Amino acid sequence: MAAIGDVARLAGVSKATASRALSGRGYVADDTRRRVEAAAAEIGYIASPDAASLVTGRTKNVGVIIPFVNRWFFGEVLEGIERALLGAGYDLTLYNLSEPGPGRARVFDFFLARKRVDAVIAVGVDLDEHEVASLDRREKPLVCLGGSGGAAARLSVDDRAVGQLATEHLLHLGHTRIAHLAGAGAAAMPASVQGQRRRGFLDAVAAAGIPAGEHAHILEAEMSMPGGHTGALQLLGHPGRRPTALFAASDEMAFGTIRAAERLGIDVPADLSVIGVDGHEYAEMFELTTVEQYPGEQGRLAVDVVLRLLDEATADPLPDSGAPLPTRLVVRSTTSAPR
Amino acid sequence: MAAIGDVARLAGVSKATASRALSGRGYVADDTRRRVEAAAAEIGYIASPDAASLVTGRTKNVGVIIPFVNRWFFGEVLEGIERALLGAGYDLTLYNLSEPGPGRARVFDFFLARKRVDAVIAVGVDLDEHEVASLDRREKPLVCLGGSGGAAARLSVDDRAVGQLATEHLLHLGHTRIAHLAGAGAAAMPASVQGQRRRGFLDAVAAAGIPAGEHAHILEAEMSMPGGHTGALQLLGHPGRRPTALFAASDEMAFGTIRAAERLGIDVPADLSVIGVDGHEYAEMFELTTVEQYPGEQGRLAVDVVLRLLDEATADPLPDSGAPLPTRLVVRSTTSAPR
DNA sequence: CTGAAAGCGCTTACAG
DNA sequence: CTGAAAGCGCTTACAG
Repeated sequence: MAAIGDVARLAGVSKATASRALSGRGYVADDTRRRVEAAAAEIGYIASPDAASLVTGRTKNVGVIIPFVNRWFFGEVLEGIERALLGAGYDLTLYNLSEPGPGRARVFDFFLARKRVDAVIAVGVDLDEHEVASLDRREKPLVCLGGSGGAAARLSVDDRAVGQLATEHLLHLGHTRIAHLAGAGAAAMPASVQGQRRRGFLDAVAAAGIPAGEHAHILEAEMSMPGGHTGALQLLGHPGRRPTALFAASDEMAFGTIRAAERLGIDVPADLSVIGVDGHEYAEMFELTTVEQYPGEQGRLAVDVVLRLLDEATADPLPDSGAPLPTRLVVRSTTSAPR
Repeated sequence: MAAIGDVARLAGVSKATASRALSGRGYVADDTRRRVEAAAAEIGYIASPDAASLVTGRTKNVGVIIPFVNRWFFGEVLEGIERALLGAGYDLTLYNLSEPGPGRARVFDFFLARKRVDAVIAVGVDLDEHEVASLDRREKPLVCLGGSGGAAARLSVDDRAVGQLATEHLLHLGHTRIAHLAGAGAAAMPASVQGQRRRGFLDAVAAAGIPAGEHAHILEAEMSMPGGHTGALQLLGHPGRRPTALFAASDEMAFGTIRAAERLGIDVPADLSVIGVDGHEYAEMFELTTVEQYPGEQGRLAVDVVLRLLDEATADPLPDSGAPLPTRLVVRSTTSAPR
């Protein structure tokens, strides 16, 4: 493995000069710089950020905590983060955090305690007190994308507004019997994504004067296609007051709903309007009306914020902080006026 | 940030002894060890693997190169790798490699040249000569899961056999007009996953005496649900000799096919049998017949191999190398005898 | 503009 | 069983 000493020797300079030439920090004569660069290229030398971190305190590595990799939204965010981080010369260390438990605690108490990352991006995780305290102690910048807990820099869609908008779309179409397929834990965790979307639904139907419960039924299910399928079968298969419109908390749930409707012989949108949330890459194929968000872009933004936080030169930590991330209602063919 | 000197001082020992006590290497009196451990716990000290790597040469970090994060198979593999790596105390640095291009070259020539990882796991990537050479020069263990190129340790499903088995299932049901929805590039890259599955299809129909081309049509499409949807519309919408059975190169393509059939009023399985490959988590919901593989487990296995390669103590590098990874035909409701 | 020296946080022979 | 010393690969004041 080539070390900086090898480059220095080859270029006929000291290690200090070689370091300065390669890093671009400090004065180096143009001619010297070129000689050093040529030498480095010749032996394929790239400085080890691990060794450098010992003296600079910077690892050029960011930790990403994410509960799923295999849900569309999270996968997109992760890809967006990865691209942006690599573009800036940073590595990305992945922590796929699942349910609370020993594995999760170990990420905070062991892995994140190893002084390996310059900062942490937490995607859609609901941090508890102990976790926040543990992160605070590290004195590393923390940026949260969605999720809840912690007082850190937070980027977030206004999920309450999203739920309200989706529901209002159905109301304005003339529907009066509207169901909501909520994410599991929506009622129990009002601050969570699914909790906020549910809140938006309730606000919208209440504003329209529709009595909750009877004409605005809510069922919770896993936020996946099979979760939506199972939940929708439940909601739509029941004889009697069937809703004419359904707001699914995610596009994947909406896809499952559409399949459930087909199976039950319910025509979409003639007999049932369906709207989702996300702007999933399959939404077009399903001709799904949805409230889009842009997870890839969100990931990129989170990296922007982290990088800005890491760059002490910048005084203002967060310019447009507080403003919710963009979303957009995209109307396709799964919603229409009731028959 | 607590350093080992702090622990040593608190425990009243030298840094050398503190290091030995914490790492478990070398002799330390039981009593001393306990004092050091207590001191470390008190101030929340965890050794920095980056600093240690300078002297040990081990970073406790493995790089993972993967072309997608948001395709079910790859997401599962990644989760499996992550869990196994964290279980062994290793970090996972993610490189989401897309098409050949400057970004991809940079991963090999810059990121992987930073001496940051102990080993590399490449998932489903077709390595070219330059990339293999670049990896060889690093002298880091490389294990490949699927994909092609390179002479490294390779774990792989027998994709030709998988394609053959899926096709034979349809043949044995009595089908004689069978189409194959292949992954893009199947014909052009015979060594690729999609190429091998296509080969298996061709072998099976040839063995059954079915003339390729006419009664055994192949169409290539993206290996995703919309890709399968578009491809299947093409294949099934054409008037005239419509196949009675279709082998999709992946479950996601099969899902798209099922939707396309529904849209065209073709009943599955009465008018069209559909089989996929993967064992996707949605396969049950679609009642899809498929050849299952176990990506999460494959990821775990890849980590096993990497860890064994990293552990010089072990003489034999690869015990059961060569044996293909397990797969299994799971028959559900999307395949039946032709009408 | 350049080099010698010190030091980042660790671990590992080497003595004792 | 334990400690003093050297050194891993870098960068950064500090002189010059």
